[in-house]
Amino acid sequence: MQPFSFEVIKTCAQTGARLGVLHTPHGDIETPCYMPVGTRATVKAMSPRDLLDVDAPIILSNTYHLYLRPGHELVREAGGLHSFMAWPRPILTDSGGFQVFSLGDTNRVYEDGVEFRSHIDGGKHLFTPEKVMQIEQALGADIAMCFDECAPYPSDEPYTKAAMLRTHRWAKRCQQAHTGHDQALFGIVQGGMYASLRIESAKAIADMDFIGNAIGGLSVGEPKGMMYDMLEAMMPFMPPGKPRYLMGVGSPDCLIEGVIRGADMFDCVLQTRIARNGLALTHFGRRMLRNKEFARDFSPIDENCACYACKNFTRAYIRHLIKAKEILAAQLLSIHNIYYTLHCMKEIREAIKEDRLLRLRGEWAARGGMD
RNA sequence: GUGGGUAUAGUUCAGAUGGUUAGAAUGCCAGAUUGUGGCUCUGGAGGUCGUGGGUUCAAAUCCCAUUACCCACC
Repeated sequence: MQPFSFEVIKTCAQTGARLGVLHTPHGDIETPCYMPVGTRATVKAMSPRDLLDVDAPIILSNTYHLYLRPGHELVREAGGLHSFMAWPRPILTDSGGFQVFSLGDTNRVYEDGVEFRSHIDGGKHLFTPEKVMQIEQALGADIAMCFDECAPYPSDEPYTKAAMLRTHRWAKRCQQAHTGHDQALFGIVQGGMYASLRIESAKAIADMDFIGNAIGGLSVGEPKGMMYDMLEAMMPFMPPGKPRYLMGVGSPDCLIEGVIRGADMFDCVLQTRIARNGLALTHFGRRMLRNKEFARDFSPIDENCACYACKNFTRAYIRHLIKAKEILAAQLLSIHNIYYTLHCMKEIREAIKEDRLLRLRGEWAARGGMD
């Protein structure tokens, strides 16, 4: 039996949305799905027990960070990421392509790869497609991402095109260097904010026949409308029989807009990052629980939520924890934000099943949940 | 009781020789955050300079008195 397969169970009658299941060695993932981010082999402020409790189907981790610390060979010695971090469900590792460019202050791009300095100790390193494949295979996630170049926003067309073509060549090298069948490799489409490049990139990556295809280089600071335009331009060229992963997205509004345009997988640090700063996502929009208006508010974070934090604690208590800089504030808000986002995805899947995805979007907008 | 010291933002403190609108940190209030350099960044409000006199064109700053607290000695 194939360790990986993707079934499209239903295609939405009104939009480009699809309902599907992605089968992996560590379990099945219903799509569209949201994947919490655990950059350094931990979803910040959440234990695997918390993640199972909110029923996260899959989590992300990061090649760049784990390579620098503790080192991929150490993770291999530990028996791979699943064993090392005690997470039984699927894992996807990002390739580090994004981090090399967003974190490395002195990186240099060559045809062979990228030379960068560690943000931890300043040490010099070289990432090539082959090296990244070696690292990702040592980490042993279910899904590995190709090493790509994410051009910064804004970038001019000539540079964006050069980075895109380099990404295609690197994708080919990743594919050749990637061996074994217990890990799926996904290709990444680039092309910046140029529709013609997006289409060209989608076709090129599709031709390489990866198990799944990702959309990179979006949600990097551009207006949301621009991101949606890019998705609409490229989606007809993204193979319908394979999962489409929109990298780095997103907030609840971007999730439903992405699904409507045909994306199946999403990841985003927003949920856990804003949780650590006292912000909760709710059915009625974002709530800054740090604010004084909640000092004597003894209702739950979100009155319509069934998560552990909402069932047991009040806004007043969580505000107190935030003001006192207690760790539990980040824990409870992370649990809530992840639970809430996973719940949104569940609502989206139900709506696709019942052909009412556009109505769901209208309902979210009406109650303020798209803010 | 005697001698000395301190008193400036909610708090801890900066403010040479007197000179525009008295600063910082922290706290407080509010924003930001989208393939994460975890606990960050940005902005805002907040002070009759212990009190009362005096000198001076001008006093947080110099002089006198007074109050509170701290230290030493009796």
